[in-house]
Amino acid sequence: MTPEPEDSIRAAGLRVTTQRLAVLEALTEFPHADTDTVHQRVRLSQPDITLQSVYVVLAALTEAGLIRRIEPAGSPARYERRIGDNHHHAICTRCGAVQDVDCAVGEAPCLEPSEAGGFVIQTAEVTYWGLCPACQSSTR
Amino acid sequence: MTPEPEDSIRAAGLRVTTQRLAVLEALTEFPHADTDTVHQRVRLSQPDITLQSVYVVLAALTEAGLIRRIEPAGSPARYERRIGDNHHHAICTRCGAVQDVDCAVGEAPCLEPSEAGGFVIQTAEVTYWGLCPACQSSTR
DNA sequence: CTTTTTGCAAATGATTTGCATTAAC
DNA sequence: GTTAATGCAAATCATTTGCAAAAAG
Repeated sequence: MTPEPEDSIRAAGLRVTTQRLAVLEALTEFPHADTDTVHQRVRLSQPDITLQSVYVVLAALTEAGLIRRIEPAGSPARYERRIGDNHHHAICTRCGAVQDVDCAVGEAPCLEPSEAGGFVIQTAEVTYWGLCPACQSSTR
Repeated sequence: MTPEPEDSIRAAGLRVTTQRLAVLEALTEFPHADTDTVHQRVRLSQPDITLQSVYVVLAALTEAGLIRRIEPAGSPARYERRIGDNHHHAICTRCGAVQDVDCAVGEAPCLEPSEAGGFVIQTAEVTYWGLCPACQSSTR
């Protein structure tokens, strides 16, 4: 169960603002939304908010660990509220759609690279590239 | 054994130019170099080449499948000549250094996501985030 | 000679930053 | 009242594009 946005913001030591609440709400409604999408959604309740403010809010929430930033190669960053669990993403090479994918191999073995050339590994990220259902059926 | 740059360029159906040769050479010397690094290296032999030309050459070589583009979240794209084999990358969260990592789990199970919500998967990419040896020992 | 590449400058797109104003605590 | 967050405009950074000039085949 996702905790109340307001509580999680406060718990992260941040002030609760209407903008931050609205952004979290937008991400609940549109998981994997990019900044523009969040902006459009937030404008429904706050018509005057600027795109830059959305950027700043998203950065603050990401910094605080309340949301996760996904950076698909070659397209704008996206954000999601589902964090902490080990899940990965399938990204459509044609339309950029993002789909959550639970780690295929049981207890997340991908997350334990025996040894990586002296690196101390903190996290691992798996991205699957392919075609989403919609793009499979479209001709071009 | 890596084939001669000139041959592989020709084999890809591209014209062989001194710029392309120099870029491939730079990537041999600096695997995982970003565009700026390639530019600087190439300038040793071709002082007047512009950064934009390096961009265009890198794009052409990537398109032709001669090199691979890596896009670490939050930092400029990098390129490598090692392609075709299934290897992944460890990226230093502090300095951005990239290290090749062979798939930890034998025959690359990460590359076969049973089912990904209707997606037809073409490729998979694993990125490990952590600290490189140098950054581990540095204080801040 | 024909077609592809390069060189250059200008354009684009995403994102960040500085600073005065405003809202949260 | 203090301190942190927002709004706004301008700046930055990576990358792409259009077009004339040069090089490859």
